[in-house]
Amino acid sequence: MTRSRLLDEIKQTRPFRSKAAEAGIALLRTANIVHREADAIAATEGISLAQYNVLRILRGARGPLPTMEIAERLIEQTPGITRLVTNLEQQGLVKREQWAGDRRQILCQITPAGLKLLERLDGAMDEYDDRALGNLNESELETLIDLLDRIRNGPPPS
Amino acid sequence: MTRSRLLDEIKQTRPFRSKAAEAGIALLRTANIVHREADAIAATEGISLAQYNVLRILRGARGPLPTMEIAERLIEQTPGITRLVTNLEQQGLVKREQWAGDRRQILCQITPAGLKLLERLDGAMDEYDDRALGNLNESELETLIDLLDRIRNGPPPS
DNA sequence: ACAGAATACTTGACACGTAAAACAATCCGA
DNA sequence: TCGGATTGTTTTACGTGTCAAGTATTCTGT
Repeated sequence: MTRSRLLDEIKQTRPFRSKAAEAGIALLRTANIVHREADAIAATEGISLAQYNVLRILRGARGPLPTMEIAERLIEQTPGITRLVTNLEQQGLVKREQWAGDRRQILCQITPAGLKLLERLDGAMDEYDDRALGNLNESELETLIDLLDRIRNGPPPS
Repeated sequence: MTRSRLLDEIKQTRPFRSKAAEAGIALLRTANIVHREADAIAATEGISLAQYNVLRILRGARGPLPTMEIAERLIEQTPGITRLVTNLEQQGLVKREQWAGDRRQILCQITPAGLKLLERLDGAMDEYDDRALGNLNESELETLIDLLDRIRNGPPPS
């Protein structure tokens, strides 16, 4: 039984209480690093990773989305989104407007400037993904995706 | 080729540009959820997950640690740790003191109250890990740990 | 039709993460 | 040994995430 690399990283001598505990820490720790690095990529264009994600949602939607919809797709609480979109609007990357249908909703839409910024970022982000996960081959990536899916959603539907 | 579950979650129709891109998003998204849920557990004892992690580091160290050491083990910048420890000190969970050896350093140590709080939290946290990762069996957990290790550190040393 | 519940969003307050700049203590080379 | 780098920590400022509370709009049941 070789010693866990994670234990070395955090300089602990006690073993983990369970494989699940170790996996949980490994998950949060790994995501932490990837998040930070991806954030640095987004920063080269003056936005945060959170803002980048909002822009990608809006681009993918191919049309205006109410604030709540963005929140759901990002798994985030609405208050945060409001401010995120406000910032993006001030940078001219997103446009907000009331809609006649349901006047409680505010529709958000990516602007041409926002689309352009995304295009400038796409290459670097793709490259980063390939580099960050470059130690895993295609089949390992599929395994990883499957395991993560099951953590979020439980076992696949039969 | 069955459709990615992740695409459904974020309601996107376009496929991911690569497996690496999908894995990256799956990783951040999964960690996001786990982080939020673990944070809620810690909140039952009035502390944040970040504070919980600091306390665990200090308990595991079995002795005082300088601030920088905590920062390194948490992969975090020092300014954040300073405030984190300041908060913990105000709650009486951590004690800080100057040390004669190198007077730049400030040694941090968990207090008995901090240890007690950790003990109250241990059970719930273990339980949460088991539940959150309960869809994976032991060998799948090992696979996940290995894949995550390799994302952080590159291929294992031969 | 209308009062009360639900929904969509905003605002305020607070913790956290980060970068930049400040400060004190220590180290190191000439 | 003296002055300039380096190290350990704090302060400041800003974006973000969360909760709780507030406002405006829509829905629902009678």
